[in-house]
Amino acid sequence: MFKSVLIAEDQEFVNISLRKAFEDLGIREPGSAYYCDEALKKIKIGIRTGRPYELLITDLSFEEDHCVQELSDGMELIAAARQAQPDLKVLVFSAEDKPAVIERLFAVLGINGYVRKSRGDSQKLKDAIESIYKGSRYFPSDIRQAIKQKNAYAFNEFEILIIRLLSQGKTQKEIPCYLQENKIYPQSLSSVEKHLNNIKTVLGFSNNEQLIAYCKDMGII
Amino acid sequence: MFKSVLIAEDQEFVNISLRKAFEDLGIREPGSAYYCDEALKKIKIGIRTGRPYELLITDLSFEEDHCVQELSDGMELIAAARQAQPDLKVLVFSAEDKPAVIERLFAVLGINGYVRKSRGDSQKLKDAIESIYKGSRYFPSDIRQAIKQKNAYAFNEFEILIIRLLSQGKTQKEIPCYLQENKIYPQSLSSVEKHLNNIKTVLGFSNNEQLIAYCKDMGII
DNA sequence: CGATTCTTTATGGGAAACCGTAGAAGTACG
DNA sequence: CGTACTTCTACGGTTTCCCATAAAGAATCG
Repeated sequence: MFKSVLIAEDQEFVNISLRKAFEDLGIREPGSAYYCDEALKKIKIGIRTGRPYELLITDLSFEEDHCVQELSDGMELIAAARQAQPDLKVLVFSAEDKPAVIERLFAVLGINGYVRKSRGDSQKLKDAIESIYKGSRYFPSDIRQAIKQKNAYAFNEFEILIIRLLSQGKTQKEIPCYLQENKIYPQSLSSVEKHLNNIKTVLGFSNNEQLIAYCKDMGII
Repeated sequence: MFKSVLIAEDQEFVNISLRKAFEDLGIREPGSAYYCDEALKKIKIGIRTGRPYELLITDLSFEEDHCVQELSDGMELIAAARQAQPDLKVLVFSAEDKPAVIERLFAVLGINGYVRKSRGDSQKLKDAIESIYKGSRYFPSDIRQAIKQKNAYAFNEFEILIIRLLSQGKTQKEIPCYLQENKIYPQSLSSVEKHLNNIKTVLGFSNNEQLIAYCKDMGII
């Protein structure tokens, strides 16, 4: 079993009971951090002192407070941690349920496991740790299914960009200028229109407002 | 101090450590539920057997699973609980940070306290319970401030309705028909336009897409 | 290389949204 | 009752968006 794990979690109740759960699993004195920066620092110290952590278990959202932080959320922490220590295993423990967000964690950040905070999460966490220790990923089938069902349309980068620009207040007409300035292809208004129209047709939406609402719910933007 | 409290929380880690925290406060055997329906049932039993709960501490979001439930989230639970037992004190313990949602909890549901799951939540929870026991509300000033700062514009019911209709795919032009059918005033397209325009001017938004994104982030829709 | 297919771009007509104006209806108050 | 004020409604001109069509350019494949 893992010998040294690090917990990054700002909810005090959860942080404490996670620590206790690990001690019950025979992992003594798991590292614990309430801030992302704090967690990264501990990881770097672990590397430097020749006692690197084997597993990072982290939440995604961390509350902002008076202490200004470099890393503002779990995704940034994971990216920074992996850069510092590429072989570090990462298990995300979060209440997040947006399909697109969870999918990105596996696809882009290459996490080793995801457990949703919910009923029976303590058993799932144990299973996940075991799976990861054995070298396999832990991607619960119910979440995988939810992603498939809900994420009917596979948005590409370009589409996500124009949707994000719209949601930031750019008008459709202004978008071609932005694309030209940033040398992003395609650039024409026609293409922007066509992509938006295609998405709306496939998903059965009748206006941009509905599309924005959908993307917000799914965590796409 | 309270003699009987009920915990409604589906995250196992949190549920267990909440129970432990109450026992440390001298409240023996706090009730505990992992489903909203289960919580309501326990409240009703408490009334019937002459041993009603004094305090309900509940999360807002509950995971859906194979067990089909009548009540799907904490807000519905609170409403139902208050209907069954109007004098029940309610403390919400959630990770929710959308200003509009928290505000509604106090304004519409009349909850007695709100503690956000975050750093130092265990101390805040103790403070909240004490405040509520003494008969005053627990509405942390930092949250109150965040609501004031972020919620620059006070949306009225009519405005929220038309924003919601837009986000559900109704075109601006179709909305007057809907308003007429449901006998909601004002009904004219002009009024719909005028309200939307006013909101966007005040908030400095340039299109409906940006407005929808904002309302989603704030929890207004 | 040519043929096919897909994507990007250009264009224009029609629909919807935007915006200002003006009149009608409702409300508050002396 | 009249005046001032606000809100709602109706209308028209302008802009933006929507959508179909067609041409130009890139990718694939025999």
